[in-house]
Amino acid sequence: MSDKEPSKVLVVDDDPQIARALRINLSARGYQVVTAHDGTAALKAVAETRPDVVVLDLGLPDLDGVEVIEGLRGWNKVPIIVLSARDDSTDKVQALDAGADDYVTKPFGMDELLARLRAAVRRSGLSAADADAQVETASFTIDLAAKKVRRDGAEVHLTKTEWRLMELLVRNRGRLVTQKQLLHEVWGPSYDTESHYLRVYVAQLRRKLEPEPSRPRHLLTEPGMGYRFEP
Amino acid sequence: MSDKEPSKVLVVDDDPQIARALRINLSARGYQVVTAHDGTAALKAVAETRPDVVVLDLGLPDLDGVEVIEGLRGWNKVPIIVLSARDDSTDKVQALDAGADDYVTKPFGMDELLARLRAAVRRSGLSAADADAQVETASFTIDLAAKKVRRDGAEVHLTKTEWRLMELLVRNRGRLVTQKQLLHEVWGPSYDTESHYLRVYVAQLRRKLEPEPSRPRHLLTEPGMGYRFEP
DNA sequence: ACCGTGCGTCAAGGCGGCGTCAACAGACCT
DNA sequence: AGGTCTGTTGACGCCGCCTTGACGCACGGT
Repeated sequence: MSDKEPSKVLVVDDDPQIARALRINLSARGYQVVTAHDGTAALKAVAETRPDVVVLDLGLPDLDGVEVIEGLRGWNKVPIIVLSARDDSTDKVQALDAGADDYVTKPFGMDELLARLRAAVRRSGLSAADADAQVETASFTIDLAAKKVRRDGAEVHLTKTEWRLMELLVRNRGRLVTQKQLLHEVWGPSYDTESHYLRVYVAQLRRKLEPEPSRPRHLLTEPGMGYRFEP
Repeated sequence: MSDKEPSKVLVVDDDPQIARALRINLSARGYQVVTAHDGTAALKAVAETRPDVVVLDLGLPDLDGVEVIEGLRGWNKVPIIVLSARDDSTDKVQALDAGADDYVTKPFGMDELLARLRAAVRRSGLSAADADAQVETASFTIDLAAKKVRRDGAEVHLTKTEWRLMELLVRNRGRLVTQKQLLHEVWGPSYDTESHYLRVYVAQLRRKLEPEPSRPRHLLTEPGMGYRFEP
């Protein structure tokens, strides 16, 4: 996965008590917290800080809750979790139909709110998190998601075993990967000593990808230990 | 937008009273309703009918609710709204962390449930319906929204299974899609190894769409791994 | 110098996966 | 009931990939 960074939460609440409680609890769970105390500040804060999720208390001093939601949804699709003291059904329906993702009534359990937060982040995360894996070298590029390798614009075909080996090396780029580890992951636990396989397949990869296969610049041998991929 | 068709809802509840009430209310709102009365039937029903959203009552006779959620999340990302009589915080957290999208406690207002349903469908809709529902190749065009394929102006009919396979490949255009992934999404989680299906159906698609079926230019095989659609 | 070890290269099978054809059962329509 | 369409399953030939062996080479130790 790509994101080790903590999720950023925008907490919108005019009650300093609740805002403070949320900040403490969320920070303790590793979230990065930004706060806003009214609707206009909330809209501004979203534009500026780009949070991963918004916790929005209804009953703000300046704007109606639904207005805030609509103001956000006009241009942004960040998940919104609404907090409200009112358990009225119409309020919920209005907020949800305006574009809120969830609606929690006060008093609420912090555990529950955190779980709903995780759910919201998880949902929005998996759609966006795909686009990472693209590794480049001087002579070829590797797309881990598409399982494609291009060299001088033309696509190079790798077989299943070639790809498994290549992927393992690329995912550990810059680091040495031992023979045992490579054999283990590509061929299985019972091939730990068949280092001949490695020689054959590394040679094939070099022949397909290195500009000068006999003088490898990216798929390097560490004699007696293993192999290393250098971007 | 894409969906004029009604959303399909799978209602999972062992209490015939509630199941009936939900069916009536949802049908009245224009939803297409499918029901299952226990967990195993629910898992099967998802694989077969491909609902747009699942309403899952906890406390089923055969499986624990969390088991059902995990069984689904293993291979499918359809939104799940949990219904439960228990207002316990730990239950909510467990269900949400297992992969549920929302949690509603009984007794619930039908208006609220409907609003939460709309919210769930809306969310999953915008990530899936990524605007460009029209994909072209040199020899045929695919309209994902209209579920139609045209070749040389004339429309080509695809069967249900053919279409599911094609759609999955097209939505991942350019990327390699694993055999397991294809079998999972098209035939269901228990067909992991039936790669023969893939060969038969890919062959049919090629026969219908490729100018030279024995020399495919768009539906490409990656031996040992899977298939890839290249526009 | 000699030998051993580890690495790189090449080529020759064996076999598993793939494509294809075809038969069959069940669903659906008329 | 009859017919068509679809999904499932089996048989079979073929190609390509994995495996395996042989050999040359570089390096270091004795």
